[in-house]
Amino acid sequence: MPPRQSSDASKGKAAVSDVYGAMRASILKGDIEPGARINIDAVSRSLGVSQTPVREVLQRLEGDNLVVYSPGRGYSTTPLLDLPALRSLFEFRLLVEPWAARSAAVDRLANPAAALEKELSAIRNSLKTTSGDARQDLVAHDTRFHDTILLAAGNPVVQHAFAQTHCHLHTFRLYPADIDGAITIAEHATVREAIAACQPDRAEEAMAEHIRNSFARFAQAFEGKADLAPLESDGPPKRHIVT
Amino acid sequence: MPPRQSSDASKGKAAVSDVYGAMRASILKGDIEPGARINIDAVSRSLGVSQTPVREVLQRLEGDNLVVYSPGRGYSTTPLLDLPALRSLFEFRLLVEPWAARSAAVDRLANPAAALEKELSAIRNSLKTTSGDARQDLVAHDTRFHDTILLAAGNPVVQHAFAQTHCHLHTFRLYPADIDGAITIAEHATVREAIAACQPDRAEEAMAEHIRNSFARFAQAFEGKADLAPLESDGPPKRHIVT
DNA sequence: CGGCGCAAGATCATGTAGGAATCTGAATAA
DNA sequence: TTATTCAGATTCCTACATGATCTTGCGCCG
Repeated sequence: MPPRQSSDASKGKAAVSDVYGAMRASILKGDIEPGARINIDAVSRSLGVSQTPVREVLQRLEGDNLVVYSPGRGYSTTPLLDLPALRSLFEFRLLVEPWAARSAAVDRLANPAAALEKELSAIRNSLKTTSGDARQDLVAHDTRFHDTILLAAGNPVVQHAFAQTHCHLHTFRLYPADIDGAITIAEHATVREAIAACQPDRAEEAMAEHIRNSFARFAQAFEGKADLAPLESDGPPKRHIVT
Repeated sequence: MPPRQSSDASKGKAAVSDVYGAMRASILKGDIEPGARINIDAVSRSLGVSQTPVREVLQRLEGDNLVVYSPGRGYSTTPLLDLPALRSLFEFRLLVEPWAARSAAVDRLANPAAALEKELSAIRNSLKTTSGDARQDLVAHDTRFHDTILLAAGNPVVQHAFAQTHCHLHTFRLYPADIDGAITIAEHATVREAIAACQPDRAEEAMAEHIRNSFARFAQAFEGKADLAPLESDGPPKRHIVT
C-alpha cells in the first residue's frame, strides 16, 4: 500500500528538496518547539517519504545550526538564541561586515552601488504595496543587501564563513514580532551612499553604526521577553570590540 | 568471499567514526586525487560497510569542504587550493585572529598564556624526540595553538566560523613538503609573550605579523609547484575517475 | 507511607540489502 | 561534424533488521 500522501507530483525525484523546505519552515515557524527532539520515523511518515532523505535533510540542517546532533540520541532543534549568543553573533558581524563595506567601496566594476540601489527600490515598492506580513520581505531584503556587500568584497572564504552563520535566519526565528523597517532601510541607504561615493572610511563607519543600532533594536525586543526568565546571571562585563 | 579488510573488530557499531577517519585520511594523504569523483558503492565495499554510513560521512565531509556534492551526480573531492583561494583564506585569518589575540590579552582568568606555554613546551619536546615525520605534530600544534587563542577570545560564533574554514586542514592538504617549524614556533612564542603580558596592541600586531609571514611561506612553497602545472587554464580537463 | 532502585517493555537511532529512476558515455546514423 | 539512441553504471530511495537508549511499572528499603 502506498503511504504517499504529499508532494507526489514528481514522485521519482526531488524528495529531498521538499523535505528540506518543509522541515526548515517547520523550525522557523516554530511548529517544532525549540530544544525539542526530532523523531526521524515520525517525520518520515508524516511527510510520506522514507527515513533516508529525512536523515540527509537533518544533516544539512545541522550545518545550518538549526538542529544539533548527539551520537546515539539523534537530533534536536537548537534552542533559541539567548542574549549572550545574540551579542556574540553581532560582534562577529561587527568584525566582518564593516571590513566588507570598506572593501566594497572602491571605484571598480565590482562596486555594488547599482545593485544595492535596485534592491532598495524593490523593498520600498514592496512595502508600499504589500499590506499584510511585511516581515518576510524585510528579512529577505536585509539578507540580500548584506550578502551583496559581502559578495562585492571579493573574498569567498569570508563570504562563506559569514553565510554559514545564517544570522538572518536566526534573528528571524527569534523575533516573530514586527520590526520597524523604515529605520533599517534608511541606514541601508546611508551605507549604499558611502559605497557609491567610494569613501571606504565612511562606508565602514556607516556599516558599523548600522550593526550597532540593529543589535540595540534586537536587544530591546529581547528585553520585552526578559520577564519570562528574570534571573539573568550575566558573568563578567562583556568586552566590546573596537577596530 | 568476505570483502572486509579493515576495522572489523567491533562490527556492531561505531562504523561511522571509522569510515570518517578513513575517508578523511584518504583525501588528506592524497590517495584520492583532488577533483576526482567518489564512487559510494566502491567505497562502501572496500571498507566493508553499507552505503548509508558512507553517505553520512560524505555529507559531513561536505561540511568540511573536503568534498562537493552535485545533485544527481554524487560527490567529488574538492580541488586543491590555488593561490587566490589561499590568499582569501589568509585574509580571513588576518581579519579574525589578530582580533582574537587582542581579545585574549586581558588580565583575567580567561587569559590563555599558561595553556599556550604548555603547548609550546610540548611541541618543542616532541620535535626533539621525534626523528621522522614531524609535520603531523607541527600541524597539530599549530591547530591547537590558534584554537586556544580563539577559544580565549570568548566568542562562540567567531570560534565556530573560524573552525568551519578548516584552514589548517586545507593547508596541510596543500603542502606535503616539509616546513621549517622553528620559525613558526618562535613567532608563536612572541604572540604568547604579548598575551601573557596583557598587552593587546602588541598581541594583535604579533599575530598579524605571524599570519603575514605564514602566508608568505606558503606562497613561496606555492611558487615551487608552479612549474609542475604551468598551463592550467584549459577548460574541462580530462576527468579521471579514481577510487 | 513515601522515596529509591531495578528491570522489562517500548521506542528510536543506526546499519543492511535491494530495486527503480537517472545520468554518463560512446557508438551509430544523418 | 552533429544529433540521437542505447547500454552500462550509479545515485537515490524504500523497506527491514538490530542494538542501544529511554520510559514505565513494580518491588524493596528507609
